Amino acid sequence: MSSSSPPFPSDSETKGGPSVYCRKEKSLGVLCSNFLKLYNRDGVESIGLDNAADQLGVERRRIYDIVNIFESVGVLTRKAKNQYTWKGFTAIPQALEILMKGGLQEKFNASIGRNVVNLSDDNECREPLNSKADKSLEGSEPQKVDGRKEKSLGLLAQNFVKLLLSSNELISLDRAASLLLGDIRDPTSMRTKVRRLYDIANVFASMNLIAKTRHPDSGKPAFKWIGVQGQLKQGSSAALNEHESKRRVFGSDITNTCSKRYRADYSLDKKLKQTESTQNCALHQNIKDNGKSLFEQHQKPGSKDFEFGPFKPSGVLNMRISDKRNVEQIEDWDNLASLYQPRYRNEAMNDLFSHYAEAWRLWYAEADHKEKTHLP
DNA sequence: ATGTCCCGCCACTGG
DNA sequence: CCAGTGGCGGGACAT
Repeated sequence: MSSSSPPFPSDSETKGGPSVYCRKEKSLGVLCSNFLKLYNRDGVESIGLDNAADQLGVERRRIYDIVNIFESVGVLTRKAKNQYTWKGFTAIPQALEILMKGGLQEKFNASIGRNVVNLSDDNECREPLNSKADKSLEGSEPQKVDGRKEKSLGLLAQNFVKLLLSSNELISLDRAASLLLGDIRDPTSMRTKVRRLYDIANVFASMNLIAKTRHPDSGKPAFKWIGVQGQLKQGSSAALNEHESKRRVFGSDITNTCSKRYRADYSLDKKLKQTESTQNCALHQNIKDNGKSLFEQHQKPGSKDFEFGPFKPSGVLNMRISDKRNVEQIEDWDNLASLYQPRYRNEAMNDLFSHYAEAWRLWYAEADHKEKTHLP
């Protein structure tokens, strides 16, 4: 098979030593960035998995990981076998809205045939896979057998997002894992779940949807939702990167069609890092503009380590926060929240959601208020 | 030692 | 049966 080729070719970064295997270079996060560079641009609408794997020089299996996670937030939608449609970051807000609505009523039934909440909106979109979807597991059947779908990366990613969106504080992967696991205290399950969360967190982080920090107290790594602002700001992160490293279309590898190339040279990485930080600065600035300081009030006094503006539930992204419509929206969400009692398997999840739904509502309302009084 | 998480085996699935 | 998918966890790298 083709897999006979070396996992990591020769060296090219610093022709000094024998191919230094760097785990980082192989991370899902990097792959995600590369994927974005490759497809997150004008003119791209269809993505073939084979092509992707080939272009990115990774195993097909990895593409599935990326694609599933992307799909979980609407950046991609599956068109057909081997074929995905690129939606871009602009599709995220709406996807999140749908996600959160579904999140409140929660879970299996509501959705389609695929393992994740159907994010394809009614917005003129064609949704082929939606049709024959609801064959089974409708009603209250939590879908017993094996629960393969229940464990899919995509669903997990969505639930992780819900957690982050519903919470205004840092969440460690351990905590997320146990929350998402429910009663299952099995350490093995925990380990596995956490592994998956690492995967997800890495790509979300690389998409700038979430950020990793340290928990003020425990000092343990934890994640926080940053929001979509950063992406929408100028189209997308990749677009931003491109801004700086325009002349060379991302490395000498991506563009060349040699099927089995793994090189991810450092110069390239450097460039990426560089643009990344630039991007983060912009993001920060942007967030500060929008979020003002109100977020700080919701942070522990000691957590100056990190301050992000409040995320704005989807719709808001497209309209001024001070827009009248927002209020309606808030009420709408409120209704949703009370209408659909969160029905998570485990109480922890249940409680958490009730709690956060409320917190969120307040926060949101306050943000709206603050914004008004702040703006001239 | 503990935290991350890459890698690819192999069970499922849809056709 | 086959090709496409993708759960899962061993164990290699990072800290």
